[in-house]
Amino acid sequence: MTQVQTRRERQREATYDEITRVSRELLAEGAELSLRAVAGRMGMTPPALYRYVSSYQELVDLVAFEIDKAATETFAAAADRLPADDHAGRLVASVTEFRMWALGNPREFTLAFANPIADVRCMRREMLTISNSGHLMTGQMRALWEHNHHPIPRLEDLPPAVRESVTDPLIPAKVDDLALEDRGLVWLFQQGWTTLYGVVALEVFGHMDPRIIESGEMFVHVVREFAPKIGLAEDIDRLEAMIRERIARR
Amino acid sequence: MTQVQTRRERQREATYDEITRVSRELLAEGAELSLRAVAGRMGMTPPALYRYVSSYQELVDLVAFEIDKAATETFAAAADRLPADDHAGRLVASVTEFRMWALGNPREFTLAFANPIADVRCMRREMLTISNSGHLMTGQMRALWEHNHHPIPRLEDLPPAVRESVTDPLIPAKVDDLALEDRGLVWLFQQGWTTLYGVVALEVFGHMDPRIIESGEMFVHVVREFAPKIGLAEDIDRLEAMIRERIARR
DNA sequence: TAAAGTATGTGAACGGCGTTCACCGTAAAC
DNA sequence: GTTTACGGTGAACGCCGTTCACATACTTTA
Repeated sequence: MTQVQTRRERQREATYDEITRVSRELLAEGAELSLRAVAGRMGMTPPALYRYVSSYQELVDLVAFEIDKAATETFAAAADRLPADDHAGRLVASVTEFRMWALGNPREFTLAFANPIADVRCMRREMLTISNSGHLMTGQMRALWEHNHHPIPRLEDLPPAVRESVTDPLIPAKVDDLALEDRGLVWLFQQGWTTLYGVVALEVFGHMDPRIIESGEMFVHVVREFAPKIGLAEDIDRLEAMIRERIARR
Repeated sequence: MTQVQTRRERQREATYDEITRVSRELLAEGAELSLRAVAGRMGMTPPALYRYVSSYQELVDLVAFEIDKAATETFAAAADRLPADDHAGRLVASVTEFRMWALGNPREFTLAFANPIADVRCMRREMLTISNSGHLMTGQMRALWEHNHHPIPRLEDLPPAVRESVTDPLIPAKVDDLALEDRGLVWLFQQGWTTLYGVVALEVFGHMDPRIIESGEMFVHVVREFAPKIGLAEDIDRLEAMIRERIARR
């Protein structure tokens, strides 16, 4: 079943890999992401790239997806430095790593997480649905809940739109095998993602006092505020220490 | 004291006004903001614009500032539809208007509120410091506090970086005449702005379940969660009704 | 094995972009 | 009334995304 790939298909996939690799190189070097620059570095002429992407926007989407994927690996690695049963620590480690990554790679963050989705009907939506970072964090929040069974909102108490959203999710979440009555957890995740996103985006864009960005106090505050909602009230001081240690490492 | 302006200075300011006016026209029409387009619509050649802005980025900054200013007027107008002594209502009205404006004008929102500030040493920082929307909302939060005197964090309890930030603010806040021991209010404002920004940015960029965006449930949730911190626990149901009424008007 | 077909790349071109520079009239300043 | 500085032009440069006709090399099929 492995070698159904023809030679051409393999070559094509290799080219796609090179496209995303080169694109990320350019971004990392502080250069602009452009079709011409990517083609040039690949030893191609610009029109050749159109055999792989149908427009510049599609290149951006492709790269954004790969950035999310690659970044998620570092988020996961941060968690894996902790014991497998320290679910709270693992979640906090990933979330903190997300913040540090975003601050250290603002262009990549903007591309993958602050790119307006023009039309709801484009492939972006589908890609979002299988977002890697989303899967990682929902998974970690779920693992934590299955361990400590903190209270979650009941489905009946949720507003109709929210209930629909959690029973039939479109946004990244690996919850197909999560019992329907436990879907309140997804609402909790969405809340957490919203606050996390707020502080990180504000920091990345610099629309916040530089001294607060530098110290990470708003990030710490946001995590502390959210912790009780997922049953981490007791553990919070240890978790804060973890966060501060990571921030100090810059 | 009024007519110290020479003829040339008046002409120059009129040109600046036309630049921002035309720029906002272009944005409103869904066109791209570009030096050439602005110049063209003004009946100028592109190089002429360089007598007024030294680069494209500076044009963007200029327009971003004007957008903030114009949008703030609509936020203020929403508040002014309520009695002068309904400080809670006025704040919520402005905040809700901000959310609706952002969703209705995503390009303008992105320009003014999601534009990365490259160098800390450019004029962007100063412009941010006098941000109109920031002034409006800090003013409203302060008026509310002076009326209900909800608890605020004590200066001694704040982390050092936060204490510095609130005693010597760089980010938009009209607090020069706010007693030093009451500056904990500024930290509260920063918290509120962070959560507000998170939900709105996430909605504007579409990185959230469309049904939740449409219904505004996450926005309502965020406001409800924040309300108790500024002494609005009792008033919250009325405020939520206000929000929902505004959302329903689309 | 030869022909047909398809996937992949090229070169030239178009229009648009930000930006620079030499140049020029005209309005203000002395 | 001369000088000076301001505001504007036209041409050009080097980027950009995108298109199209064309060539080449690989696969598939007869």
